[in-house]
Amino acid sequence: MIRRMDSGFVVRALGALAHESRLAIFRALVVSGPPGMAAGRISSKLRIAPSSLSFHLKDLAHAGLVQSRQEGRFIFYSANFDAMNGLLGFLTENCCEGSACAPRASRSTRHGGKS
Amino acid sequence: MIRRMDSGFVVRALGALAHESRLAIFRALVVSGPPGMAAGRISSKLRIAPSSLSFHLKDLAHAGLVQSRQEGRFIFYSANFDAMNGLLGFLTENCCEGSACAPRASRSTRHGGKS
DNA sequence: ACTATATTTCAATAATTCTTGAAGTATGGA
DNA sequence: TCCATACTTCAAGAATTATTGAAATATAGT
Repeated sequence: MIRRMDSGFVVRALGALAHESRLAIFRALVVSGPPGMAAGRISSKLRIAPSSLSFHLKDLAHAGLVQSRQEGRFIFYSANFDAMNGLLGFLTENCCEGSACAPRASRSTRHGGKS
Repeated sequence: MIRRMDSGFVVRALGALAHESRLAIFRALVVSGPPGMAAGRISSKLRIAPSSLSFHLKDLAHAGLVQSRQEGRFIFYSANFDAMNGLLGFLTENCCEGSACAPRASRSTRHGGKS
């Protein structure tokens, strides 16, 4: 499911990560790998009130950065590595081509239309 | 001058980029390279009201993602590639280590299937 | 000094996001 | 069924962020 990298998705994903709690949640999910972590465990581990956590997880999920699966009474959340990879690719290509950022990669002179 | 990559900076930088106008501004500055662009030119090019633009540029500057220099009556803004590089490095290292994300070494040399 | 240009700051408002207790939904076990 | 656990949604206020006209600041040229 290769997600088209329009600026709408990028803005949403950046916004989702642009919050102390959500960045911490995402980092914890990255560390926990594909199996992910149950919501309750994230809540106790990061000391975030359940309802706040739910709010933030919903935001991350809506941005496409995390996904969930139910397992018994638990809901496991896990990082969407493809989405993060896509975001990083976009930032590298679109926000880093002018100078030292990219190691001498595409010097694309074509910037047709806004996405 | 190497900036410490604490989550405070990261959250601020992500937040600065997490807005349609600011992302567009930053992308334009990246394309314009080290010389950057005068505020008025950004304003007319992106159709952003001067006072709004000022507000957003201040946010980007405060996040360390852009810098300004005065040249006569004009104020030129330019992207801070080091900061962007640092942000990308943080994201790659801290938010992508669990699975398929970037192979670190060859990141950004080529990304198949952009928009 | 005066005028025009370039940009920022102010101020008031509008819009969005965050937080959390309480109530609601869902699952599993006795 | 009843109860406990796991998690989400609701609601309403608090906090933050965004927008923009008008006023202010700064530089350049005359």
